[in-house]
Amino acid sequence: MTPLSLIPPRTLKGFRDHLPESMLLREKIIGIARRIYQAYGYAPIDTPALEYEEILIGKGGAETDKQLYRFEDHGGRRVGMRFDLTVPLARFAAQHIGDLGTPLKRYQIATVWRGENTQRGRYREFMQCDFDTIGTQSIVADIETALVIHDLLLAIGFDRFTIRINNRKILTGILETLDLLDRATEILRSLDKLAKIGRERTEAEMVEACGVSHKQANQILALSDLAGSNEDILDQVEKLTADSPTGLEGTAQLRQVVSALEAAGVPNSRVRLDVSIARGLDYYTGTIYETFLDALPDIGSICSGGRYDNLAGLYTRTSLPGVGASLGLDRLLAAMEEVNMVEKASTPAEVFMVYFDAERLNDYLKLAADLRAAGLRVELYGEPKKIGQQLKYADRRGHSLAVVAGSREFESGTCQLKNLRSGKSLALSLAGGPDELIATIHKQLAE
RNA sequence: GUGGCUAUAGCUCAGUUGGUUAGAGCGCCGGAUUGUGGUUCCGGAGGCCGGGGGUUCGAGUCCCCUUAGCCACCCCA
Repeated sequence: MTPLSLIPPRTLKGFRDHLPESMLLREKIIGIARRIYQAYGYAPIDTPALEYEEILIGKGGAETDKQLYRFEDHGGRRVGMRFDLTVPLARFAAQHIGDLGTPLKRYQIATVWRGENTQRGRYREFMQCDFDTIGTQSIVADIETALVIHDLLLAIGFDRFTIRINNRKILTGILETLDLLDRATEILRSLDKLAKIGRERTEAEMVEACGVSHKQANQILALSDLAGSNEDILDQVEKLTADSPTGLEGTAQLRQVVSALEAAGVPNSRVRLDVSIARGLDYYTGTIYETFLDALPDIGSICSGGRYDNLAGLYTRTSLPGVGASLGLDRLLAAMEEVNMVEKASTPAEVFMVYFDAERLNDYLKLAADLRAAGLRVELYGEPKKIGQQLKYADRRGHSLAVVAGSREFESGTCQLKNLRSGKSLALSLAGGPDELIATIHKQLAE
């Protein structure tokens, strides 16, 4: 039965399908993130995609309320889809911190939704990989956060990247001395654009949009003029913040983080003090992190975060300070594609098994099962087609090795192991079971 | 949300001032004496020219609407 008119298959604006080739890479990165987070003792949690609307609104400004996907559910409840993982974490902490105790180290890798306009690397459905340490003021958590970012990018395969670090207290201190604290949000927003639009225009915007004087704007922007080694910058910052206890505290914290990172073996080239990064709205109160790929600074920060004084103040009277960061998986993947870090394979199975002799199906199945039992991923071709076609398929899909066996091999109790990269094949005996084959496969994969 | 650009084969794109059966490269499928892929050669399939409406004797080409993508602004928990 053919319908009169077909439904056009299509996806919503900002929502995408993920094909095997890109999905394999996604899952690989997610796996690395899990491994690194767990290596530092962060434990996984998950929260619902849907929350009560009242949980989600109010935390951000009118802008986020506009971007929130919200509707009435079948029971007449006002609900919304989570647009980040921080607000659900806040609610989660308020609800469960009594059971879990502090400090709580958790990570969450999940999809979020924002009804904002799309652009390259910006979608309406995307994935975040958050990790946070909550319930502690200790600077150790700030240091570990940076270490995790560092280890994570390294494990993914990046070599040249820069973690920019700042401390919000420095800026707060300077605004305090200039008596501009009440305009902090607007000023920060302008300051955040510095790298993008340049110093002069930033100054002009500060004067225009925030109503500060040229002199005040210059004093704020003096922070961005600092140059030299991290040590030099810290010394200069200390002078600039000399009149403010808050500013001095921030400077001291920053100094401690930077020296700890060096002691932990993070190369200096990958850590840069950047006292002009402001990171969003007035959410953060201490250390701030932004991570840029040296080859692709334009794509923006791929891993950002910071310290906050009170995560869950909207939901509980328990004060929960913390620090954390988030890897923007989709932006990262876009970057990896751009710098050609994606290896092209659309199969997860390293071993391909040619199904050549239709009479011997059971033998193929048995051999494949033996290999899988040894932890290998094996795809047996589904039809006894011509061997050339099967190898062509294996080649296109990116299998590394092919096991070739026909009546000739079965009769002599052997099989061929063909390396699809080099084209060379080895004849191996199956007389003593699959062990020799398995050992050879492992050896070839290791090369 | 505002503005600009774009939409033609699976992908990247040609397509003259509107004019007959819309092309290329790559990919895909098949073949080159039937047990060995990536190179080469030959052949083949595959297009409501994003969708809808309009102008015209005639629209892939011009106009309007719509959907989607890219860019800028905005914003970025």
